[in-house]
Amino acid sequence: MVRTPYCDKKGLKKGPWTLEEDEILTSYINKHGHSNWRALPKHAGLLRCGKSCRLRWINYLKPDIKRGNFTNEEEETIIKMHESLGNRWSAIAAKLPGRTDNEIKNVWHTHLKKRLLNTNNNQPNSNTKKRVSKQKIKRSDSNSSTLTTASNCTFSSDFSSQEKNLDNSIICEDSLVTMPEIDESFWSETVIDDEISSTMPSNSMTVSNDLPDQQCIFNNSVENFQNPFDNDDDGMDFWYDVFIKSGESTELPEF
DNA sequence: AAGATGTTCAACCGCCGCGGA
DNA sequence: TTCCGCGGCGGTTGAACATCT
Repeated sequence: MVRTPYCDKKGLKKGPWTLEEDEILTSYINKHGHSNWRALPKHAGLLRCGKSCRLRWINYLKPDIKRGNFTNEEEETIIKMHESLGNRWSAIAAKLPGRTDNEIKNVWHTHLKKRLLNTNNNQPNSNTKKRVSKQKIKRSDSNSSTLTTASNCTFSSDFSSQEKNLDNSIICEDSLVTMPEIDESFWSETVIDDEISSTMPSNSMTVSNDLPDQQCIFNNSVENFQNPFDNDDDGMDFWYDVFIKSGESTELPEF
């Protein structure tokens, strides 16, 4: 028996898939299934190898794929399963319906691994300046507690757990502080303006580079705080001041 | 304004186990 | 028993984009 090579790379396209290719692949699989990946691209009229088609389908086009941010529960599951299984991404993915091994692997490497490292060290990485990525915001679903518009803030500790609302924790002045569940409307970034502030939700805060020194709007009133934008490393001090100002020392206010 | 740097994630690569010939 | 293609898996890469300097 002589079989042709699985993936004859001559003339086959590589790189990102186009919308048209996606439609061709989806349409073909919906009609005929995917019993033979090697033969599929030929029959469907795609200039891709079967492996590439399979990957595209499994990781992106399958109808039951869940897109968007991982929930707390999903991330906790990943962490727990990784503890027992190691890098067996497909086994972990089997426990998370709608999530692919590739996606889980990516989340692990970009968020969870760093988070665990910092947790294990039990101290913030003072060299890490975590930025709030607009790219991330653009790609993500509207999970309620992601930082959405405080993009000018720079924090002196790793903020990834808060950013993903993993355990609602941040590190304030070397203390782990638990954040309450907050609504997206909490975060806003506008020039202070009486008209705007009067329409803000009562539990919201406004900070901006354009604010007068050491002021922000908190619960609809102007409060004096350290301006977080004077100095990168003072960012967390600012938030800590806000929390203290709310009347609690390390416990955060209910927003 | 522009180059440098960091982050994210889709896609590729190479290896492995299984099963058919 | 051996060979080899296929499907599946984990590791890695690189383009795109955001942010910093």
